[in-house]
Parts: sequence; structure tokens; C-alpha cells
Amino acid sequence: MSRALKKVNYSEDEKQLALFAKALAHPVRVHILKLLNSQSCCYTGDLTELIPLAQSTISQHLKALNEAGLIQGEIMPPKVKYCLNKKKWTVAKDLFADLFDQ
Amino acid sequence: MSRALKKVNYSEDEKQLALFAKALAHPVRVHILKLLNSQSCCYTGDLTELIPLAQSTISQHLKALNEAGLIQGEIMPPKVKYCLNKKKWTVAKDLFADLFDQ
DNA sequence: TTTTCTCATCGTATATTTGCGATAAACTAT
DNA sequence: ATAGTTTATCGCAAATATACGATGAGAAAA
Repeated sequence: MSRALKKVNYSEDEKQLALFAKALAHPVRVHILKLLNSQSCCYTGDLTELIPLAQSTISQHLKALNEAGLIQGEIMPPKVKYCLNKKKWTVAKDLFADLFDQ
Repeated sequence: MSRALKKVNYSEDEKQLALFAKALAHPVRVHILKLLNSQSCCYTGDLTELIPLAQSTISQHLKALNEAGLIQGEIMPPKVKYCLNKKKWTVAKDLFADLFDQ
């Protein structure tokens, strides 16, 4: 209960990095990102064929990646095309690289 | 319940990266790693002075980082000195760099 | 209009994470 | 032995994450 009262102040970078890390904290999301990175873009339908999880589950993972800003969806009725968000991708890359620097 | 039955096979790299990411998925753990990275090593006591969280909570976060292999503790009675695990640190660095390549 | 296709969201069950205080464990020093 | 110091673990409560099937929303095609 004191948990909600505990407001520790971290830097913006630390918070952003933690959010990116959280998005990467499940193998299937890493897998999806690798797929998107290798073949530019993807439809959800393609993913449900490649990954043995329920369509709703994959949609949830895509939502998580989207909310973290790592991917973005483009509506192409009746499908939705997902691509990496190159800008955020670079931000994430730099944050992780900074962390691991020496 | 079918959740436990669903055993999707991811690559070792994907699983390892997800585990590292999970360890980085909380701002306080990112913060701790930055501290350890900047000042070589740290005692838990130092951290409890720098971070406004209960000692038990910090100990739990250290345990998480330790189990992910990112840090290692050296017993120096009555204290424990924590340092980065350089080897694993490099592994993690490379995995993240690979993911974000191009 | 109705059907079909694709994807998102809802509702639910279970597991995991996060925080705390209290207590245990390990070692020193008295 | 006893007391003090430091860190780890336990037990709890609340929040989040993960999976599923069922259902909803939106556009295209019949």
C-alpha cells in the first residue's frame, strides 16, 4: 500500500530505457521485432501463421510493442500492416548502447 | 490454463535477450546498473542511501540482476560487494546491438 | 443488406512482479 | 556467549502480465 506512495525519481532516460526493456522482456516480442526488422513489414495474419499463439494473444503483444513506440501500424483494409518505428528504434538502440558503454 | 501447455520454441538468443531485457525492465534496476558501471562496485548499504526504497526491496532487485547474470556479489563480511559481471555484460551488449543492427 | 475477412478488445483465470515490515542468517567484535 | 552490523529471505497485499475464447468493429465483396 505504501507502494503507491513511493515516488522515486529516476531520470527520463532510465524510465524510457526501462519501458523499452519491458517491451523486449518476452521472447515472442523479441521474435516479432526480429521478423519486422528482417522483412520490413508484416501483417498480423502473417504472424499468426508463424507463431503458434492465439490471434488475440499476438494482438496483445503487438499492442505492447506499439505502446512502447517500437512499432507502428498502418491500416490497409481489411488488414493492418505493422512496421518498425525507425525513429524510436534508433532512440532505443542508442539508450541501450549508452548503458552498455564501457 | 492452456497457458502452461503452450510451449512455443524460441531461439536461445531470443530467450536470453528477453531475460536480460526483463532484468532491465524496471527503472531502479537500470539505475543500479548505471551506478555499478560508473563506480566499479558498490555495497548494498551504499545503495540504500542513494535510493529511497526499503533495504529488502533493494536486495530483491539485486537478486534479480544477479539471477540475470548482470552483476555478481563478493562476500566481504559483514558486507557484500556487488560488481558488474563483465562477461555477461558483454554478452548482453552484443545481443542488444545485434537486435538493433541496421 | 448481408456476408466475409481481418484485427482489436473484453472477460476471465493464473502467474509474476513489486513493495513493505519482520525476521533469519552470517560474520565481527566485545 | 552476547551484542552489533549487514544482507537475504519470508509472508503478505496489490498491481501487472500472459494466455485463451468469445465478441466487437470496420471495410470490402456478394
